[in-house]
Amino acid sequence: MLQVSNIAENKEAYIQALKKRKFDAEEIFDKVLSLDEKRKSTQAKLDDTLASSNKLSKEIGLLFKTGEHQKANLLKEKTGKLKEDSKVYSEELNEAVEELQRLLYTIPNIPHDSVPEGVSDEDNQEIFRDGEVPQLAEGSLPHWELAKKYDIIDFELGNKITGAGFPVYKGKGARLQRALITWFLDKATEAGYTEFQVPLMVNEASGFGTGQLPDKEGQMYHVTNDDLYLIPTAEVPITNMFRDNLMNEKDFPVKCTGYTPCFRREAGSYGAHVRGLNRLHQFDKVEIVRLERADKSYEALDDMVEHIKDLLKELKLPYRILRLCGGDLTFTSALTYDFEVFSTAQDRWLEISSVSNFETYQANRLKLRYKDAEGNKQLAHTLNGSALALPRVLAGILENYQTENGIKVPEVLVPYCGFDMID
RNA sequence: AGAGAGGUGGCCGAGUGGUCGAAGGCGCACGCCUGGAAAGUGUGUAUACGUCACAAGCGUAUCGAGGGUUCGAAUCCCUUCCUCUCUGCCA
Repeated sequence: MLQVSNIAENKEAYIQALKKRKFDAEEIFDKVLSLDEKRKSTQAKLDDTLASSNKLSKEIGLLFKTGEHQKANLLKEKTGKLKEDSKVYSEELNEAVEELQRLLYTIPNIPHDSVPEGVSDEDNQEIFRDGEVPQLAEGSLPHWELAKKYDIIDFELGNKITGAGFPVYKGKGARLQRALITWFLDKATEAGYTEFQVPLMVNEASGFGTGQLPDKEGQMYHVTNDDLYLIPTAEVPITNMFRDNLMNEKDFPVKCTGYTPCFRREAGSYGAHVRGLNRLHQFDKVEIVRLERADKSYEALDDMVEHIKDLLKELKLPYRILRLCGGDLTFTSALTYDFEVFSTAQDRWLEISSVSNFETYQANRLKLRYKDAEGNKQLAHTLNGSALALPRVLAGILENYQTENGIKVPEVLVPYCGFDMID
């Protein structure tokens, strides 16, 4: 959520920047600013009224003490009008505040200067590419065929016990999955991230804190009986651990990691893009989350990108990094890099990580602030990234590592799996 | 799930209708004392909003959250969340 004071100060620049998202902010900014004026003036009126009322109450109290009941009763009558007024003002104030909040929720984050113009994933900028695309033998298979052939993932079984998009991993498939999770966590720990195990369901306040609510309400599974949401990513519980925190400058950087299953309704998705592991309702992911001082967050973002590059390099997967264009940027992000692994057998790129800097956008909702060296309170910057999302990494491994004799296990994972071949 | 108790400032803890944003203690910060330190001692030590220069000062709100009663609520009433104890159930 943007800060009103920032909107007031940078109105024109923000309007221009939001054009990269094809978001026309002019009108809504005007509304925000005038609502904020209304909020302030109403607050002033309310405060004045309450001040008079408080003063009278004190006088009445004193009069009762000294036994001057008649005078006291006279004053009492005067408070009636003040009470009515304050009720009216306080309702006005609440309305203004709520309306303002509602408006602010509809404005996405300001894209970073480096974010390219564009409307769709076609316009994303490739900024880096590495890794060799393997030469696969004739008749190489996509991962869903391989999964069947080697009996390591059972999609049908998932359909039976839950529904589409909830696969069952079996035998070496399950083991490989677990190996990846453990390896990712170990790598994150080595890089200085503290591991967390967090709840898989969150309350409404947490959904609002990181921006899934109200924007992506329909994308989360909602447990209506208890009004809880299944997490779409570990970002939500991990970042919300710091909600309503006033931190100290020296507490930074805060680096957290965690493995969780992620649940997404993926309403409206269909077709070839959802084949096999490409898009699931439940999948596993290791997430890295950072809280940073305002002046350090882009350095941190680069550091996270390097961390993920390192993972892919060690897994020896061919990948590229995209800088997302304005149109493809998620609502809350200022700058996002997507990592994509090339699936040789499917002949397409699969997104396996998304690393973003949210600057103060989440922190403002979370009320996550810190005291800087001068003792001034500032909003922290929040960042997160997948390191990594399992299913498509798994898909990439299965497809790129297939041989006539079976699927080779990437070297770094062999100690974690306890086998070097799926056959 | 049932019965009971309780949620107060960074922490502990007093406060059951009237200058209570809240005693006292601990912690913390700064000063004094000391050769240095400890002890001792003095002062200070919440957040948000409004006014304003994102100063001081002033005003308003906040004693889990939300409503209500009252001229006046940390204190009374209702709703709700959470914690603890006992009982029950259960991985």
